[in-house]
Amino acid sequence: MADVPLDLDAFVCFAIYSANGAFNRAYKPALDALGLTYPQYVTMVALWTQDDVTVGALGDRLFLESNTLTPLLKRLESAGLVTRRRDPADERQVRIQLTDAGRALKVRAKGVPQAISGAFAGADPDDIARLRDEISRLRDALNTR
Amino acid sequence: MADVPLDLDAFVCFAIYSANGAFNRAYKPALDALGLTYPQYVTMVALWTQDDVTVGALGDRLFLESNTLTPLLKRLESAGLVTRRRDPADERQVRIQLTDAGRALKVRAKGVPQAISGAFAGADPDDIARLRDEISRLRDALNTR
DNA sequence: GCCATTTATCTCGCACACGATACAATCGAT
DNA sequence: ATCGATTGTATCGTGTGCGAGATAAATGGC
Repeated sequence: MADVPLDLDAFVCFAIYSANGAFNRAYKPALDALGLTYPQYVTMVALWTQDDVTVGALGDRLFLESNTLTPLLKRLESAGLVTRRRDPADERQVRIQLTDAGRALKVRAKGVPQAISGAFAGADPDDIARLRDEISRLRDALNTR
Repeated sequence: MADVPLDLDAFVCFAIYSANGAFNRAYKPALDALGLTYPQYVTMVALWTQDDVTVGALGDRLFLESNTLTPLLKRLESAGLVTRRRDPADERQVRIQLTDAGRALKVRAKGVPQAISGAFAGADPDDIARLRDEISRLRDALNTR
């Protein structure tokens, strides 16, 4: 078997790593207009889908730990987009709820995904969906080791 | 046209974002053994491919700016893996060179990519290469807007 | 009911990542 | 030769991400 050339282009992880940075750069202008960072944006998307969730449940959805989410959620709280309240039934848990401003932001955020539509110009939507699902499966395979 | 469900699973960017975190977690044990973080590892891979490069050239390869690379390279210098020297011919530039220890690490790092081989178990290598190339093309499309 | 264990969240320290900015070296037009 | 513009790198501030450890609430065995 021939030696594998040790070049960055050969690494799936580097393709993912560098594509992640590219997505961040591409989304930045649209997110700046909303006053959100990318992790804050995906957190809001998760909350727009399902409101009134615990920090832990949100972390499961976003693949993030509480030590990352807690400060992020405090910033969203400072921005007036969410509230953080201890669950009276189980005071260990903190429940995250959207404020009116947080719900209202969903409308203004509607155009954010189109910020990168240029990169998909001319591509078959089914191909994009397939690519997305393959990456998600790879992620799940890595996470369940 | 039907409303697109605003769910994280629908976003290619989130698939990439969460897969990136999964790769980091999967590589961490192997990289801890080398005393490297993931960005430090890809920097070393780039240097193993081509040594004696400027900070800017390295950044082009890694899609990183000098404000990220400079402190990272200083840490690699502190670890004794690289040297940073002003180019006498153009003192604006800093040339990065591997030390003997930096070159020697390449051998110990040989097994790192296999740290995640389990996630690819049973997959066609050609399919993996195709996936990698599609992600790279997507990155390039996003970066050239 | 009591106490060890578990669970959910938080705090802290370190390392990215990047925008904004600073600075010195170089280049270029005159 | 000079000086304004450009280039290459570094510094600073903000916001992730996560490991390690702290804390408080809930649970379970007895």
